[in-house]
Amino acid sequence: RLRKWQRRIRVSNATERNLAFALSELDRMASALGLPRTVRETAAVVYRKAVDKNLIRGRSIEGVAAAALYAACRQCSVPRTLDEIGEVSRVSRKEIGRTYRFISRELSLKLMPTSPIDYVPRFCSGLNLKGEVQSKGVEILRQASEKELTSGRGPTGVAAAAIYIASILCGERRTQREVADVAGVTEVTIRNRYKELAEELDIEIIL
Amino acid sequence: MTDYNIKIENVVASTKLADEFDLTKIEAEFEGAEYNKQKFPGLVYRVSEPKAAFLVFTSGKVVCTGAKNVADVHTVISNMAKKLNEIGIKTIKEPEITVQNIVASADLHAVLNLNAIAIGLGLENIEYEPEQFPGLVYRIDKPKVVVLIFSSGKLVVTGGKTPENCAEGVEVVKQQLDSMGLL
DNA sequence: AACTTACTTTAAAAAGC
DNA sequence: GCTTTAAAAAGTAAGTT
Repeated sequence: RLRKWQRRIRVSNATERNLAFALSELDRMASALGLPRTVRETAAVVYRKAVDKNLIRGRSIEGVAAAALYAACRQCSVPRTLDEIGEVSRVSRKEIGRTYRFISRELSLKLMPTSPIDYVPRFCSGLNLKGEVQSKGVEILRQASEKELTSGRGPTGVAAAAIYIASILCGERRTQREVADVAGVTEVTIRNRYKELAEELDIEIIL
Repeated sequence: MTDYNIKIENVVASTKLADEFDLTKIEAEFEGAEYNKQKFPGLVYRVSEPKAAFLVFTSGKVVCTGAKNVADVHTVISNMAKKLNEIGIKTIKEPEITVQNIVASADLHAVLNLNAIAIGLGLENIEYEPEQFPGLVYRIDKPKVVVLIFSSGKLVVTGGKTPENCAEGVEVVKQQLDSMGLL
């Protein structure tokens, strides 16, 4: 009885210690990525649900925390790529992706793939492009999804290409290199995507 | 008619050719054989006509992969047994060969909207993460197979034990997409 | 910009860490 | 879980020329 009581305290201490560590990890990563408080709170909720469902077994706290943050960003429509989450985590992007799929399924998060549109605000501000370019980029992406030009393509690559085109149409041209850098894709990818978008959406690009 | 161009791309099978093998001896006698016990417990040996790759273990068990059809699996394993005999290694007469997995490709001949399919099949039954991989992963229970669906309409079916399993898997996907008007 | 090579995902067996 | 094998799908990446 006393032994059982002490064991509970011990377990409780360990549980609280782990939760505290996980929450500090979420805070640390969220800060490093400059994420708003609402995203951190959403990530904390996802993490707690994972703990309540014993999904941590056999997985590292850091891995589940990183996956929870990745999921939270998507839920809040301010997505970060697995590479970006991976840069502020000690866990590999492969492990984060695998853990994300696991908790996503177990917690029935039912998240649709990230829309390229959700990357437009962040990428545009990173390129110092104003609202007009953003709107044009979003418009291009809307037409792109209607014409099946986004299926199976990386969301960041498609978003980058749309922004590249929009910047030219609005007379605020950014180079493929500049857009590629903020979007985290290669110039080759932007080239492939923008040519496809321009052709299928009948947009004339005058360089 | 319903030409899905189903093509078997790879067959994986396992069998037991002896009670034990001296992998070091086989490595010395077989040209191109690779055996690094610290790296992997099995000896790797590649053959051609028909093309295939073997993983040979000290237990006498063998894994054959890379064959393009089930008949080739029997042919290459038979050839392997003969080569072992030539080197003075006795092998089991009629080894029981088990096909463990078949990978096949197919084509629905239609451009697909993977986002719509993800919703149609139910987010809880599929995995579609274009950030990591362009294909949508659909796990089927009836024939227990996994189908990778691409926007081009091409498919990859894997996990089946027979060519029939693969064809059934393609049929299931085709009918489901049809019933949802996504094809 | 073209080519080549290579890595992402799926399944399955083998023996051992 | 990992290690090793083979093969396809399509996208993305990296190194050469």
